[in-house]
Amino acid sequence: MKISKKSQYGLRSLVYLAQRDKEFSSLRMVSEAENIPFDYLEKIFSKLEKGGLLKSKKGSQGGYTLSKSAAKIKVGQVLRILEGEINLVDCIGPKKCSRRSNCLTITAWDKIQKSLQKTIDSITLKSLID
Amino acid sequence: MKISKKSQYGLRSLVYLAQRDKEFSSLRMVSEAENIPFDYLEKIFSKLEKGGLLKSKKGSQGGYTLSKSAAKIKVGQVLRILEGEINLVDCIGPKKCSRRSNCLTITAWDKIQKSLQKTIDSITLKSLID
DNA sequence: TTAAACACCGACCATTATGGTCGGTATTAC
DNA sequence: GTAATACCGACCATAATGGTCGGTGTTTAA
Repeated sequence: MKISKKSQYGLRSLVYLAQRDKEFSSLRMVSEAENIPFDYLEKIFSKLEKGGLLKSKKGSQGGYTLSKSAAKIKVGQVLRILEGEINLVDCIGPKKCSRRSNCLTITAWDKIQKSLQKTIDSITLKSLID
Repeated sequence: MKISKKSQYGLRSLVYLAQRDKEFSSLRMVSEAENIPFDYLEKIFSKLEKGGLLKSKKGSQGGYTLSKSAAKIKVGQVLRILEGEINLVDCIGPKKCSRRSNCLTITAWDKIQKSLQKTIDSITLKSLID
């Protein structure tokens, strides 16, 4: 029931980039500005890029920038990319649970899960920098 | 971003007890009925008792039962007892964060946290067994 | 009064996830 | 050609999780 440092670092970085609009920032810059371990940030950005939120430019003067407007990026996407598909509980989602049919707790987890999804998808990067 | 097995086991057990109203069920019974490792369940019940949700009776024919009506027990309480105070992110809550003043992500975590709290406190044990 | 059924407790342990580091390669601008 | 960068896989220490074990004290019922 925690949000990992990975996600915290990730969101912080994205906010940083959102504030710099479409200009490219190097890992080094973000890492120093946001005080995030360089090597770790690299892994995070790699995920975010594969997830479609970042665009990169290689070589000297290269770096990263948002792949789309901050208004179109939702915290939910960030979390899903970094944490993986969010299933608060195994019985929800792909993994079936044998007791599922007569398990009364699923109702609860399901409500919580749905509410959480709704919340995280209601927050855009843009709303954070305003 | 997961709900621990501890909490899942905990809630399942509480629902089980809620269905048996005020009668005492032994660890053995709950453990077998709900298919939860006996020794582990013991630790969970111990926490729930200290947390004020369970009442116990020692000795033969002893066991556990809810300490108050199922309508008064909320999923939020269960989670807080088993997971500890829920702070999605360290910067919220007691631990101060040096960059807090100029960190734009706190807004997001705070919203998510508040929404989560609200949701889990809106679900009672009773609502689950109906 | 004894034995069984139970709650209660602290210590231990294996596995996994997390957060982080390292060494090296490929690419680009100057 | 050199410096600055992205990119990648392997490695690793620490902590959290889920679970087990051995033993103690209490109560009931035979």
